[in-house]
Amino acid sequence: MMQNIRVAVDAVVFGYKDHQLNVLLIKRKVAPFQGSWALPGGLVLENESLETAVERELQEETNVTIDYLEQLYSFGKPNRDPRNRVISVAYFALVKPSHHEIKADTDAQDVAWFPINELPKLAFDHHIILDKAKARLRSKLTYEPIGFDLLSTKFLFSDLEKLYMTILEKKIDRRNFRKKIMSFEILEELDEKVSEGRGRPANLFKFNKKQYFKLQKEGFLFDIK
Amino acid sequence: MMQNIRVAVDAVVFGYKDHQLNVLLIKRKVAPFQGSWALPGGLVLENESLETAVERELQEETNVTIDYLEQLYSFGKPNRDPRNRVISVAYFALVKPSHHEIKADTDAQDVAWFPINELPKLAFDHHIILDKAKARLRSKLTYEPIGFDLLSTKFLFSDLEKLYMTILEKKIDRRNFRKKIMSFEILEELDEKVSEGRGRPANLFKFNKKQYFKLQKEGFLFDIK
DNA sequence: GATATTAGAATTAATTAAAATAGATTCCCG
DNA sequence: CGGGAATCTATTTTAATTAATTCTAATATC
Repeated sequence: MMQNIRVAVDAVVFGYKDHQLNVLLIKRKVAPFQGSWALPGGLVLENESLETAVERELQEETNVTIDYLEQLYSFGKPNRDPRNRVISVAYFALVKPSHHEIKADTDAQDVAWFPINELPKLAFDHHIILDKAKARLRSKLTYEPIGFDLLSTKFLFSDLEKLYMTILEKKIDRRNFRKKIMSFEILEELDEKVSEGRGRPANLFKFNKKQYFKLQKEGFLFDIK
Repeated sequence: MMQNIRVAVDAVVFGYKDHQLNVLLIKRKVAPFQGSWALPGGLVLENESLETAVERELQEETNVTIDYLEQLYSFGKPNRDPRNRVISVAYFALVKPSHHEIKADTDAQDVAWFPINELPKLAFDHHIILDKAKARLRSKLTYEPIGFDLLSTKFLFSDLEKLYMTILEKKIDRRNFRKKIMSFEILEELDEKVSEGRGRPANLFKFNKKQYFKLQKEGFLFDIK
C-alpha cells in the first residue's frame, strides 16, 4: 500500500496592534485560491522538523520571526486541498507586531495584519484553523502569561488590560485586575512614564520572564479569570 | 520537490481497571521493534479521515471500540521511524475496560492492559507520546467530566474518588469531594447497592450525560481542583 | 459489640472577588 | 492661573465562595 499524502504546516500568528487583536495573513501567489488571503504555511521539507518548517515558511512569506510558538492541531480531512491529500499541522504563534517589519517575500503576493473582526474570506479550511487558534488563545490567556508575548517589551498597564478585555470579550475591573497582576510579582515597574492625551501619565512595565520561571518552578500558577 | 513522508496515527488508550490507571498496548508483529510493546496505530489509508484511521486500527489491533476520542498532538521529528519519515498524529482515547474484550487481531501479536506504573519499554518515541497523554488526562480531568468515560456505566462514589486520587496523585477529602460533585447535579443515584467486604453498602451512581450537556449549554463549568 | 465503610449535616477558617473610597498627576478650557 | 475632567494609582471594606474540620448516624462484616 502506497500513500500519496503531503504534509504541510500552517501558522496562525497573532499580534496585538492598535488596541486590537490582529492576525497575520498572506495573499496567495499561486493556484489554488490564487489571490486569496490565507494563513502563512507550506509543505514540510524532507529533513526538517515541523517547527523548523513553520519558522522557515514564516520567514519566507512574511519576514516575521516568532516570539512564541506551539503546535495547535492537525487537520487531515481527505478533501481539504483540491489537488492532493494534504495533512496540515497547524501552529499557534504570538509576536510583538511593533518589533517586526512584515514583508511579502518569495512565496507571497502580499502580507498584512488583519484585525480579528475584519477578516477576509480565507483559502482552504483556514477559517476552521483560525477558530481553533482563537479558542486556544482565549483559554491560554487565563492560565499562562502569554499576553506579554503580544505586547511590546515595555507596555502600559492599560494595554494589558485592553488586551485581556478584547480577547476575553468581557469587562474587567481595572483596580482588581491591577491588584491581582501585581500580586504575582512578575512585572517590573520601569522608571519611565508615558503621557497619552490628558490624564496622569502612566508607568511603563516590563514582564520579568526569569522571575516567572522561578515562581513557576516553586509551584506558582498564573491564573486570571 | 517531492515529499517522501508517511502519515500514521497512534492512540493512547486509557482505562481504569483494578483501581489503577491502565494503558492499552500491543506487541508488534513486524520489524522494526518486532516483539516490542507499542501504542496501537498505523498508517492512514488514502481516503479515510484521521479519526476513522484511529478507530480502524484500534478495531484491527485490539478489538476495542472507543468511548471518548480526541486528537492529542502530532509527532514529526525526521528520524522517529528508522525506515522512512513518518508523521504520527497521536490520539487520546478513553474506554471503560469492563465493557470490552481485548483481542490481538490481524496486526498485533498480543494486546494487554498495563498499569501506568508498570510499563514496559516502548517502541519508537511512544514513551514521549504517552507522557503527553498523561499530562492531558491529568489536566482534562479537572475541568471536564471525562472520569466517567473511564469507569463502568454504574459505579461507586469511592471508585470515582480513587480514580481522581490516582490520576491526580493527591489525597482528596472524601466529604467535600462528594459534596462538590453532588452539587453539580450530573449524577443519577441508582436504587442499587453494593457491599464490598464489610462496612455500609455503597450506592451505585450513573453519569447523566444529557443533564451535563444541558447545564453546559447554560454556562455551567465542571471544575474539580 | 467492635470495626469498617458509607452518607450527610453543620461549623469554622481561609481565600477570592466585588465594590467603595480616596489621592495623584496631567490636560483642557475659560 | 484655577477648577473640572480624565486617567492612573493605591488602600480599605464588604460580600461571596471555597476549603477544612468536626460531628452524627446508618449499615454492613467479623
